[in-house]
Amino acid sequence: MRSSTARRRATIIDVASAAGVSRQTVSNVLNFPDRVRPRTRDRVLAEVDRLGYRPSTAARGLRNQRAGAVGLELNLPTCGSDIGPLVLGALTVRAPAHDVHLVPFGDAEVFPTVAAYRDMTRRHLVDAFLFADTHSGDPRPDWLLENEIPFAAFGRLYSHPELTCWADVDGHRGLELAVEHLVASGYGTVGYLGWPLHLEDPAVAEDRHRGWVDAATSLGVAGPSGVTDQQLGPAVEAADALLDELGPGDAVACASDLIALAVLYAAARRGLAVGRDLGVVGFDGSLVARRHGLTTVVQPYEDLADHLLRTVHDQLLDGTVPVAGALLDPTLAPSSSTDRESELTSYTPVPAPTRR
Amino acid sequence: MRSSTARRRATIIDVASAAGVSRQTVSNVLNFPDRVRPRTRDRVLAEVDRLGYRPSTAARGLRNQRAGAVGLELNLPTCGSDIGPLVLGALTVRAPAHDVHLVPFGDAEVFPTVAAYRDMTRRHLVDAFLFADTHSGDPRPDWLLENEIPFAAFGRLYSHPELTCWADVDGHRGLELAVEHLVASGYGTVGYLGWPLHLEDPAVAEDRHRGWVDAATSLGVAGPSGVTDQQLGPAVEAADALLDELGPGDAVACASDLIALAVLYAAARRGLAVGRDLGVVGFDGSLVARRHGLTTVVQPYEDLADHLLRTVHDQLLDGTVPVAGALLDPTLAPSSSTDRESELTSYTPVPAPTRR
DNA sequence: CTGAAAGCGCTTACAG
DNA sequence: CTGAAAGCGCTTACAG
Repeated sequence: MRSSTARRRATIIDVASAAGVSRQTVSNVLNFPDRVRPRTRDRVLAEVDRLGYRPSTAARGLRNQRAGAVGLELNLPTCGSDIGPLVLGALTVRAPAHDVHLVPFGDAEVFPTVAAYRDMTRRHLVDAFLFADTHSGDPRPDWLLENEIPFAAFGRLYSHPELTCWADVDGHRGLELAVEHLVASGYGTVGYLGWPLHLEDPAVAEDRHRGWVDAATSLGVAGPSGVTDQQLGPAVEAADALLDELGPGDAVACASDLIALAVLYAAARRGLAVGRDLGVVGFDGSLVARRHGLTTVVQPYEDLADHLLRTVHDQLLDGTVPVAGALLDPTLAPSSSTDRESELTSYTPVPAPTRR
Repeated sequence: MRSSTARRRATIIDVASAAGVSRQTVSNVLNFPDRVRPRTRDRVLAEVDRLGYRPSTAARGLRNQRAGAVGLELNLPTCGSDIGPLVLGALTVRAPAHDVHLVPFGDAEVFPTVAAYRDMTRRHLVDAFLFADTHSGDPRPDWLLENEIPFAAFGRLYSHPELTCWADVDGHRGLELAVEHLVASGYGTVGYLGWPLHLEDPAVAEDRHRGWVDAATSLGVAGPSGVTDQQLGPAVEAADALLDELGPGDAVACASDLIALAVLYAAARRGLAVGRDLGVVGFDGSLVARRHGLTTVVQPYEDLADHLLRTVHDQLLDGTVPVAGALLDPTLAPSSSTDRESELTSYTPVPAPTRR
C-alpha cells in the first residue's frame, strides 16, 4: 500500500473528498485561509498533512500564468569565481522562503547573450531573472526592460545607472571593518592593496578604496596603497612592492581574498610571519580565505540573496522596484572563526594572523 | 506593436491558425514530425519560427505528468568544494541537450536529509534527482528507491554497492596520466601524496593510489608515498615529510589539486623550484590549479554531466539503468594550457612546472 | 462561507 | 495524414 501511495501523488480532489468539502474550499484554505471557517480549515489542513498534499507546480503555473521560478544565469565568470558558489548556495537556500525555485542556465560562452533569456521566457519556464557580472555594453538589461521582464543583478548595473534593481556588498563599510580590526589588533600603519579604477567594476574598486582611506585617515594609520588585477602572479608582485613601503608591525587591508593571498605569498617570500610581523585582512569570506585561515570581510550572502529575490518578487507582484540599489553590510570574520585552529598555524609559508 | 507581442506569448493556437492547420497538427510537427506531410510541416515550422513559439513548460508538464526537470542537491560539501562549481556549470550547460532543466535545492545543513526531496516530489517540481557527496548511511538512495524516483549520483554509492546509477572520474587512469606526464617531462622518481583509505570516499582514494602504483611500477619510477586529508595545513606537513624522501629532479603525483598546492608550499619552504627541481601534478582541473599554474588531471565534467543526465533520462523513459557505474576518462592539462604564461612564472614561492 | 463552471496550454488516443 | 474531444490539476470570478 505504501508504494501505491507513493506512485500517484494526492491531488486537491483527494484532499477535498477526504475532508468532506469541495475542492474550491481546499484551494481557499491554502491561498486565502481567512475566507474559511477555522473548524473547516483545520479539518482540511489535517487531511493535507495526512495525505502529504502539495499543489502541483505545473497546474498552478498554468492556471496562474506564472512559473514560480527565477532564472539564474551561470556563466564562466560566475562559475570560475571564488564567490560564485557562495552566492548560488545562498540563493538556493533562500529561494523557498520567497516561494520560488531557481533555474540555472547558461552556455559555455564567456560573454552572455540574450538568446537563452528569450528561450526561457518563451517557454514560460521562469518569471524573472537574476544575474551577475554586469558590464558596460551588457545587452541583458536592455532586452529585459524592453520585454518587461523583472530582473535583479548581483552587482551594480553599470550600463544603466538609473536602474535600482541591484544589490551589492557595501565595500566602503567592509574596508572600514578591516582597518578597525587591524588597528584593534595592535598593528601600526595600514596599507591597502586594491584594484585599478579602470577595471570592469570601477564603483566596487572605488568604494573599497575609499573605505580604507576614510577609516585609516580618521584613525591616523593611513599607509601606502597599490593596485593590481585579480590574477595571482601580478598581485604577488604588487604586494611585494607595497611591502617595500611598510615596516614590521604594519598591516595591509585588501580588496579581495585573492589579493590577500598574494600578500601572504609576498610576505612569505621575505620571511615575514603574517599575524606577527604583518597584519592582513582579505575580502569576500571565500573558500580561499577559509583554507588559508585568513581574516576576511565576509559578504552578506544570505542578505544579498534575500534582497535580490525580494526585488524580483515585488516587480512581479505590482511592478515595484527599490528606490535605490542596495549596499548591504558585510561582517568581519577573524581567522579563528573562519577555520579550525590546526589550519591556522600548522605550516610556515602562509600562517594566519594570530596577534591579538 | 513590439511590446504587445512581447507581453502575450504565442500559443499553439496562434501557430495553428497562422499556418492554417489545427493545433493537433502543430503538436505533431513538434513531437512526431514524421506524422506530418513535409509541406505542411515546413509551413508550420515557419510560423513557429516567425512567432517565436515554444510550448509552455507548465502546460506540457501538466499534460505529460512530467516536470521536465531534475532536482540537484546543493549542500555544504558541494558549494564548499573546489569542483562543485565545475560540476554544476557542466550540468547547467548540458541540461538543455537532454531536454531538462535543473532545479537546485538544499538547506544550509551539512548532512542531507530527505525532507527537501519529499517536498519537491510532492509538488511535482522535478522528475528525478542528482546529488553528490554520498556516504555510508546516506538516507537518500533508500528513500528514492522506496519511492521509485529516478536518481543518479556524482560519485560512488557506498551505501548501495549494487546500484549502478552513478558516475565518477577514472582516478586510476588519471594517475597513470600524471605519472606518464612526469616521466615524459624528464623527472626521475615519482612519489605520491594521496588520501588514507578510511576517508569517506575509500574507492576514490584506492583508485588514484593504484593508478600511481601501477604506472610508476611499470615505468620503474615508483617512489615513496604519503597520505593526508583534504586540509591545507596537515597536507603541507605530509608533503614536507614526503619531500624528505625525494631528491632533486624527482616528482610528486597528487590525489587532488589542493594536495598539489600543499606540495608547492612544502617545496617553497625548502627553496625547491617546482618545475625545475621538483615535478608536481595535481588532480581535478580546479580553480586552484588554474590560479597557481599547476599541471593537473582534469575531470571530464561535461562527460560526467552527460552521463548523469542520460542516466536519469533513461530511468524516466523506461526504467533502464546502466549495467555498471561509469568511470569516465580524465585528461591531463599541462600548466601552460591551464593559464596565462604570466601567472606561471611571475612569482617565486609557488612557480609552475616549466621543465619540458 | 461554500459550491458549480470555466479555462490556463498542452498532448494523446480516437475517428475520419 | 488531419481534426474534434477529453483531461492533466489547479484557481478565480461568480452564484448561492
